[in-house]
Amino acid sequence: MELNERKSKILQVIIQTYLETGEPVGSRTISKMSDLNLSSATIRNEMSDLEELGYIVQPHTSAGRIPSDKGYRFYVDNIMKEKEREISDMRNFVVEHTERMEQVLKEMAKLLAANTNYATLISAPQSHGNRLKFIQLSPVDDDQILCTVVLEGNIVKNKILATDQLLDQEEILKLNILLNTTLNGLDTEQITLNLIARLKEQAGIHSGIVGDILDAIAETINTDEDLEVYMSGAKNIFRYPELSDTQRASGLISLLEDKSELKNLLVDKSADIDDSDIKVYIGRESQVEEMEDCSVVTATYELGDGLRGAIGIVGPKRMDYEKVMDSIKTVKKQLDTMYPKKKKEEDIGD
Amino acid sequence: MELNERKSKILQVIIQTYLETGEPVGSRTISKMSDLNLSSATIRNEMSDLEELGYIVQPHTSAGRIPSDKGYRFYVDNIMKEKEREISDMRNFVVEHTERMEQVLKEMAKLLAANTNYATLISAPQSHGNRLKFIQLSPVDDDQILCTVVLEGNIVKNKILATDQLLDQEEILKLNILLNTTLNGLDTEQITLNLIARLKEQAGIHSGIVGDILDAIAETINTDEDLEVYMSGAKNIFRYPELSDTQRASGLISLLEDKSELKNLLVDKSADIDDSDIKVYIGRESQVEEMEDCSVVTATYELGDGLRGAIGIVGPKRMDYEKVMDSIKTVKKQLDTMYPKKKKEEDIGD
DNA sequence: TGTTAGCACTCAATAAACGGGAGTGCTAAT
DNA sequence: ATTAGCACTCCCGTTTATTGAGTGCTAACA
Repeated sequence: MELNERKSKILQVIIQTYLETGEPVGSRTISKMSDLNLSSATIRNEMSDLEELGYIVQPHTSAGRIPSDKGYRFYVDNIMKEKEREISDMRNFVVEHTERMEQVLKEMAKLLAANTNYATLISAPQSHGNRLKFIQLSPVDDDQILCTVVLEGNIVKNKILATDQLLDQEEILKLNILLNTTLNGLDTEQITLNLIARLKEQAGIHSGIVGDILDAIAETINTDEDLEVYMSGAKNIFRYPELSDTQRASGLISLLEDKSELKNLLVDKSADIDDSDIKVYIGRESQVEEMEDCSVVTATYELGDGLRGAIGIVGPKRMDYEKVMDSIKTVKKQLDTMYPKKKKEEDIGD
Repeated sequence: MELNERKSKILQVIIQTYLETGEPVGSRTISKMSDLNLSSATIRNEMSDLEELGYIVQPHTSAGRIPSDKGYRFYVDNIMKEKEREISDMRNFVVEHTERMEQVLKEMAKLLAANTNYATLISAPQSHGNRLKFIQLSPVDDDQILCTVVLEGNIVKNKILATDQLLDQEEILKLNILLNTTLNGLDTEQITLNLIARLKEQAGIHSGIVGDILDAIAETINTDEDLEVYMSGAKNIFRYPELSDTQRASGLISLLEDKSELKNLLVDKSADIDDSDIKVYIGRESQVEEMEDCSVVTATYELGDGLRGAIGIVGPKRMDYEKVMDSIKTVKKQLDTMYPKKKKEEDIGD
């Protein structure tokens, strides 16, 4: 048995009504609501079929029906209509580059949370290319030097290194030149043990500090470790009774707080992506136990220069998928176009 | 009427029992628990007095008594005994400087939350002196330069600036020297309009970029804006029924998430500090509406070089003050001694 | 005078009983 | 194929009863 027009229509009504009310919806409601002009009895028969097919379930006998994961999935894949949707109060962010970036992302997360009434996560952009652009050593103290590493995409990281030997301006300048000429334009894989050995050899008595610097660089490139994730609107889960009993709420809160688990969800990039690049995980599909009563909508944004980040919205299964997907799309677009891409320069020498 | 020995003892028993159980405690319990060898009737009389004095209250007639804010205050100030307390699993953090610092603080927050079972906040250290140590300009692109600002205390900030004019190595070097000779060792107040005008004049055609750089510096120095606060253990509030009804929990969660409100609490440095530098806010004392059923224990830590941050623990009023205060003290000590202070150098020239 | 035993009273919390209502499945009629 | 009708189920909110912890008060006692 397949879903004919009418069954599909009924399923749609059930889901949409349930999205609004959060209550199981019964045959009589549908009979009145829909423009099908069918009696409740007929609807009941159809609903019985829909249940058999696994699209809806009954929380208990003599209750109305609610959509199953499969039902939601069908809805999201086949029934839902997309609209373009403006996010209220989306001011045109004029953004200064870097540094303030995180501020913008936090803002965006707040905005999304406020507009959708679900919890929102945004991960800071990760460099994709990860090629080294340049390195700058500067003396800080008698025994400390500052190592600034800049990656393709203008990711900047600093690290203060302790030195055992005194380094004067001259020597630092030499080191700078040595490092930059050798390493610029390379990515992690290209910095081999071999290369390191050669570098150290050339550095002579300063081979120790070179080792430290390389560590710092490795640390910078492998930003995966400390991928920042900004969260907003956690309290929204209390809006939905089905999530806000102590047990569930507690689990969700700590999940959102911890973030580390959610990175996978956000970062998970299966190659086969549907055109719009927006993914929906319904219930267990997210593979995260605490979220079996939740749905997650994710999207990735691109910040030009190969910088990629992700947005995720977490809500109850009966979240307003249309609204969420449209909203997330709006924000994605906003971020995507925030910085003009410019693929002209490859890299720069020192 | 004053609190004699016996009343004080009874109050202590009431509070301690209540801390453990979270239930109102009755006269009979006290009679049996305490080593006073008094009948419940006598205790009742005393309790009646204590209530009249405002140290305890009755949630309703025919319930036991629970401590009032005044009662807790008395307990914290006069009855509580401090112990030295090891935090389980406090590994000896060996910390690389800066950058990783935030990692350590997050770790610490987690540790405290896990050990106390309350929510924990730690603010990243703020520079106190805020004097400029040095500035480093580096070319990034044809039209972008990286501005690295280092403050006393090795706080490093980067900002990428767009330039309209091409700057070659030579010119950047000159700017570097100009900026460093003029500005190093100064703090915000010392960078006057006058000085800025002079700088711009000397910069000649590059006066525009100098303006940008000064903005970047100002932004860096006024880190107040984006004071980072790390939070852990929010879910702990669900352990305490008195905090975990939907209303309260929701408010608390969003409070903890927002953090901005809590900055005041953490940063608030009233001059008159008691010896140990640990402060306790009971109920309304925190002045934060959402926390009227909570207590907060705060301490400031010093990271050497004038870097100061704060730790805060948020729990129900019936939190285990002894444990919390001792634990927080342990962490404070750990942080205080993490970096050896070295007040030898004042500042360095370029 | 301080302490204690006893007793009546209060009140939250829990459980049991109840009725209403929404919803279903089935059957028979259209 | 659709619909009206009906019996049945089960959740849910309300009411009622019961229990038990705790109090305040009084009178007796050391």
